[in-house]
Amino acid sequence: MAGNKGKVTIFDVAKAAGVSSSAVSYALNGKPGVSEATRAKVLRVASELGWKPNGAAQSLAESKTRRIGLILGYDPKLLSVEPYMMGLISGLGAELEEHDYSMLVRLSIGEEDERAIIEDWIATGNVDALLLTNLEIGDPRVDLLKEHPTMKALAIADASLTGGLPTLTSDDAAACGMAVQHLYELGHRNIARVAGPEELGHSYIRDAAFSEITSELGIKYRCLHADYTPEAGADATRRLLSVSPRPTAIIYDNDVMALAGESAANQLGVSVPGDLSIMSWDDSFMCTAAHPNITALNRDIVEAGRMAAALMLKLIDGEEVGVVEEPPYHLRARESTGPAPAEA
Amino acid sequence: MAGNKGKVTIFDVAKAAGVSSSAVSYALNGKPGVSEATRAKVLRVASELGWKPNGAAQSLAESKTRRIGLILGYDPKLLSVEPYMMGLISGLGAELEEHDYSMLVRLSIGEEDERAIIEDWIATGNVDALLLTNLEIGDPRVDLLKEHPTMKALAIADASLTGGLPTLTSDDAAACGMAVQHLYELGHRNIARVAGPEELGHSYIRDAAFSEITSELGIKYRCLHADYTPEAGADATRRLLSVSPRPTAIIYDNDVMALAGESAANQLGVSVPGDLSIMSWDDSFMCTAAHPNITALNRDIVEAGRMAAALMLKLIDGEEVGVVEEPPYHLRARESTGPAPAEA
DNA sequence: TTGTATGCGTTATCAC
DNA sequence: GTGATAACGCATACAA
Repeated sequence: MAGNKGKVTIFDVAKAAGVSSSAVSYALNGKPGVSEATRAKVLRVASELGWKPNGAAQSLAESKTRRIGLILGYDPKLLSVEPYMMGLISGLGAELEEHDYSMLVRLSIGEEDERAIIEDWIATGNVDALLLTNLEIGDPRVDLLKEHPTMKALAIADASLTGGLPTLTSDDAAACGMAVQHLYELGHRNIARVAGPEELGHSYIRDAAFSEITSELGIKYRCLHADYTPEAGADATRRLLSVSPRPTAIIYDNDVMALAGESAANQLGVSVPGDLSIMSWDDSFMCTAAHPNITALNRDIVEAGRMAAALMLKLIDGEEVGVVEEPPYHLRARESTGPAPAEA
Repeated sequence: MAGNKGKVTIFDVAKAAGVSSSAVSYALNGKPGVSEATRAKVLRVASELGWKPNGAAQSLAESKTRRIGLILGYDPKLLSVEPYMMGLISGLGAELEEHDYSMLVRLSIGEEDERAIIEDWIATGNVDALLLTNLEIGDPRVDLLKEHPTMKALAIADASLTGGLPTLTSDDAAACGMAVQHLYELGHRNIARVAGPEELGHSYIRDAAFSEITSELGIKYRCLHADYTPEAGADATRRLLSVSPRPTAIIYDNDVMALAGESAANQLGVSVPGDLSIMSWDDSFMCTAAHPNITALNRDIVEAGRMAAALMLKLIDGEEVGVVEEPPYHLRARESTGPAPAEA
């Protein structure tokens, strides 16, 4: 309410309400030192004038921005291809909205860039906390943040990668076990996997888990590393299917590659699940939109985002946060996995 | 370089460099009023101390946040399903990084919420400009922003919907023409469309264009409105295929519904493109990852994001921005469209 | 070229 | 319960 051009300040509200500026501040922030009558009046006047505290001034006075930082790895193609990040943002945002917080988002082109952004936030104080995703092994960002404990940070990664930083972790090893078990029970003894980039921390964790589980069960296991894109997923699939004896099942590290892999198999005349079983990781909409539907390890990414936001808010409140577990994976068995073919 | 706990300010830098605070400010901001020697020294000392201007203080002094606001419609499911928004973010971010700007992102649950967020930004001054997407017909946000010209805003929408606000528009009507023309040349005379929500502005634009073009060509045309999700896309497809004579081609307003529609057709024993041609809008990775590949109207969403960011920066600089056109659509013909079947 | 002083809009401390 | 006033950290007009 107001065609205000010159911005309205706390003094305007104070004058209009016939009180002092501190009374306005107290009234607005629910602090004692002001009567109920004046509080009500102040709030009414403030709303009439469409006044809210200026963000910059408030941040400066409180040393608090009410923002958390999020860095998106800049590969525009992959970013829009892979639903994970947007799911995370949905969860983060939903939780943050309830606490009057916002996300400050920046893009990083490479690892160097990402380090620069973190340093920028440390120096400028433009965020109260930040989220670290897609950790690599021995990730320099971890060291950087440990050198600057002033900057609250939460890592989403396996706890073995985060060097003691507050961490939201998922039990990927357990998920690997569920996947292999599912295929083993269907009679598969020659399994392949199309993994994410080798340098990523969670690729590494899964690599280790798969190797161990398959060797325990005496299953043949082969793994190709790709980059999460459909092209790479299709390519890896073709390579896996070109060797003899070819695997009877392929597990993909994300849905995008699984979808592309399924198409690639189709094009080669390899029928799913008759000749080849397919499983995927994450279980986004693609798994159910595909034909045949793709069996997947389902994870609640939005909920993980909510948890991550809640943990960062705890950090900002000065509470201790150690290692917290995401909701567990669930195996969703669908059409793309079936009994292993008689003989390859 | 510094295990600094108490934050370092411009005065610390000034003292360490043996100059005054204003010299530091001038030096850092590349302004005249300081010798090259002192400038160099100041910069060196600042870098040694890891100092950058505090963001809140800078914003307060300059009345400039170096942030643009982005509101994500909060349907976590749809948000992570639909690659459009992330593509836009990629483009926005890429351009903003080059100008030392960031995105402030919030989630809105409904239209009321989104209005509240805009009002919040107007009152708090937490962003220098904001982006309006997914406009509806007679969208109240447009009026709100016209009442508050202080808040720079850019709308991504058909110019007919933005009431004179600065606008980045795309020629969806032309795209509709290309789509129909492509199918017409393949012999299709009974076309259906699975559109986005009826209340969305660009659904409306496309509705009108399709109706006009098909009636001009004397083609049978039917349209069902869905909500962009795979479930709705599959459902609409089944309904369209259940009437006789059934359409020989379906155009989908986004890739997600097209992918789900293709699967639904498969499950019904309707072969693509033998019995049914399928086309999609946007042309994300799903179109090439699907089998058969999906013919699509390709648009460069990332580039649109870059353009949007550049336009907002112009607005912030006080320049006028009218209606600007996105890069044009291109038809990518693929496997999912073929000659119309002889008789339905 | 350099240093000093004031404003930016809040919050919070302190007298009243 | 209320009203001046000092931070908060920077930019900048102004004086030296």
